[in-house]
Amino acid sequence: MAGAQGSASAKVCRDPFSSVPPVRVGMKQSVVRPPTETDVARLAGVSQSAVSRAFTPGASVAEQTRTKILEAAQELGYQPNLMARSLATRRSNIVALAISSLENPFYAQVVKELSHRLAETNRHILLFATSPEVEADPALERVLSYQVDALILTATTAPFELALHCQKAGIPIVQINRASKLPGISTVSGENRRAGERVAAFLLAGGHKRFGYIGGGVASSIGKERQDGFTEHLRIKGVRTVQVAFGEYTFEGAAAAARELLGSAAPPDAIFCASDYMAFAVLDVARREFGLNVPGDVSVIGFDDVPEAGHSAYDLTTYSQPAAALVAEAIKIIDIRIARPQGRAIRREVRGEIVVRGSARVPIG
Amino acid sequence: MAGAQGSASAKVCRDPFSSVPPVRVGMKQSVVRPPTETDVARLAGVSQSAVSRAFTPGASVAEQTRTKILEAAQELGYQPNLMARSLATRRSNIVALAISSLENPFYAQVVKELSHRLAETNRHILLFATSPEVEADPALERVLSYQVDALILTATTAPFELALHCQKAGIPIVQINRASKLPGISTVSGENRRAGERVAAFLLAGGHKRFGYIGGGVASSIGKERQDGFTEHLRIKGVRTVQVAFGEYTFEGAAAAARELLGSAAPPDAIFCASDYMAFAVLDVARREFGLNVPGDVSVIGFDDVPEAGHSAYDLTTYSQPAAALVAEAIKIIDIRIARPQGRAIRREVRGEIVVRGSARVPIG
DNA sequence: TCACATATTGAATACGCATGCAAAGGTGTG
DNA sequence: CACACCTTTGCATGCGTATTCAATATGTGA
Repeated sequence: MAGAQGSASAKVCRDPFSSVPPVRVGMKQSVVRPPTETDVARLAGVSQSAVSRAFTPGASVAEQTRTKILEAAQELGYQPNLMARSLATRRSNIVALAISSLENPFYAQVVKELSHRLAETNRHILLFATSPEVEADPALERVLSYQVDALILTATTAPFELALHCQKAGIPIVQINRASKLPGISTVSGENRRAGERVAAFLLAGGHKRFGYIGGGVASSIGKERQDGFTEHLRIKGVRTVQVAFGEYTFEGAAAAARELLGSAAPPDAIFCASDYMAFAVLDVARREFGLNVPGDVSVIGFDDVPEAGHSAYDLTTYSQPAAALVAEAIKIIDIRIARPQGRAIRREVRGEIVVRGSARVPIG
Repeated sequence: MAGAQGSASAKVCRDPFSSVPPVRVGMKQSVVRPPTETDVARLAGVSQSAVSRAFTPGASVAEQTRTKILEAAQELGYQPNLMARSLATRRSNIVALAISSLENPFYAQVVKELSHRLAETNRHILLFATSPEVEADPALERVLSYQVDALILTATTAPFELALHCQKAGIPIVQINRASKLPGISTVSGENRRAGERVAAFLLAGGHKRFGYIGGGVASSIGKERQDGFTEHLRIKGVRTVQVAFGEYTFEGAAAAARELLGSAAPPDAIFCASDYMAFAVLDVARREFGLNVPGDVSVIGFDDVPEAGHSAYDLTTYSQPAAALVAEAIKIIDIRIARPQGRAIRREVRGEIVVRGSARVPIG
């Protein structure tokens, strides 16, 4: 609807001084094809291959001819055609990035970080914003067509078919923040199990009695680890039951989950959420819909430590999962796997810690 | 080298029960090159050109041979090599997207929307997450190398050089939410001036007396329009002064700007922010650092209407700027310009409206 | 049945770059 | 001075697909 409204009423903004006709009209300046290595070669008086070598680090060119070539290239405004280069070298310097929850600030951070880190080695990102509902995005299947050097998935998992194809083609796959049972798929994540344990300990020390957990999807393997760490530590300490609900990693889903938990007969006085983004929804529901005081009536702890968690509107106590470190590991893994495509999958965990803010009662003493 | 190293120093990860040798050793399952049209042609008993035509919509192929070819392709798992295709057709089906403030949920929305809309026509996004400080990102200059079909900029502006190159090469540029004086650059934005006017009217009707405006950058043309609409409407209604500060469209910047305004001798009782994201910072500062009641002591109005504005932690009154509509217009423009590369720049405005929530006093009656 | 328009097909080539190979030039050693 | 050796260069070819052109097959009407 918004789209229809927008396009229907869009008005073209004309120059107010319309009596003066724009000079450019009629010049037509037809579209010019960009210069090629052959053009540069002609100008520099060398062969095309020489030009290619001048732009290939480590190739054999005399310093003198190289500068001559670079000058000619400069003069023509030459830029290597990466499509042609990719075709010849079978490497595109493009990394495909599939992501499902861009609205979650944590993943926005990941994307940003990835873009910067990859740019340092002259690589770029082909972005696939998949829908969380759709497991196997048809667009993703086309990844192979682009001859990407690697595939990074965040907040999604690679469908079996894709994983198989990539393995055959020697394209490394790394999943950030999603586990995988498939062979050949590397993963990077925060310390999920340990996070669950430490949050449980923190909340116990804070004197909480009834515990809730709001996870992502029932099938979320990563979330499962957090949940297991959380509930098992509690059980060891004598807590029998943990109320569990799932928010599908969405804001609305988490809000519904919060309503379920907080509206129950014996509502929890401590809730651990599988992501900060969901924790925000829980805070909203607890305060506005249930009129609860946080952390007086209920403590809420998140996971990720996104920048917003530090904003005073939320002031969320959380377990950190540093995006920069995750990304750094992911890129390291990619480079290893590119060097040895037939190697085996690599799994890494990045350390985090409890970041104490104001949304959970603090252990006394 | 990698291979040599691999065989020399690669250690086989042994099972602790090492009496059983790992099955996979020696199988080496070497990386296989993906099938090409020639492979498909051979299997189907036709020529390579026939295969190409089978995959080219509108090409001349007998229905019978086409199905034969498609079956062969299916069997081999053939996927067209888009690099090669791009080289031959000079079209990549790739759109470059440069964006500077991915942490701002509004732009995250734009990216997501763009990705979905472009995927509908089989196009993909090459992402450049530029730094807001750097006007001319060196990575961006390399856009031309990728033979992208178009360039979309959001929250950034194209440096002069790039704009020139793109114009010569016939690559359309569209800026979302940034004006441009450069010829040949199309733009899409919300109704900035009108938004400023209507917000001013709304606040006046709410009985506010002292007005503040927190803009993005001093040089932000788009922000300037909002500011002008705001201040001019106020002046017409007899308000002489508007306190102005700039937050550079960042959270921290906006927080500093809020401190400046709220800490002044006669602090405003109404603040209009050039983006929701900055408004969130203002709310934080007003409530926590100044202990102010919103909207009792001070009203805050944002711009964009991002999803978070509706969350009760903020409950922000704002002027909407529908991301979906902006994106739809941007793509329309791109398609027009791709069809006629030597045409002139197109400027569009997408309608918005005041979204009344709880962060500003409402006009009575 | 024949001339002719149409539909299909394959051979050949172009797209822009990388690279193996051999030729040419230069250096140093014996 | 002959030789081996290294550096620099150009030629030729390949990467996988699109497309032109000519050739063939098919169908139409008279």
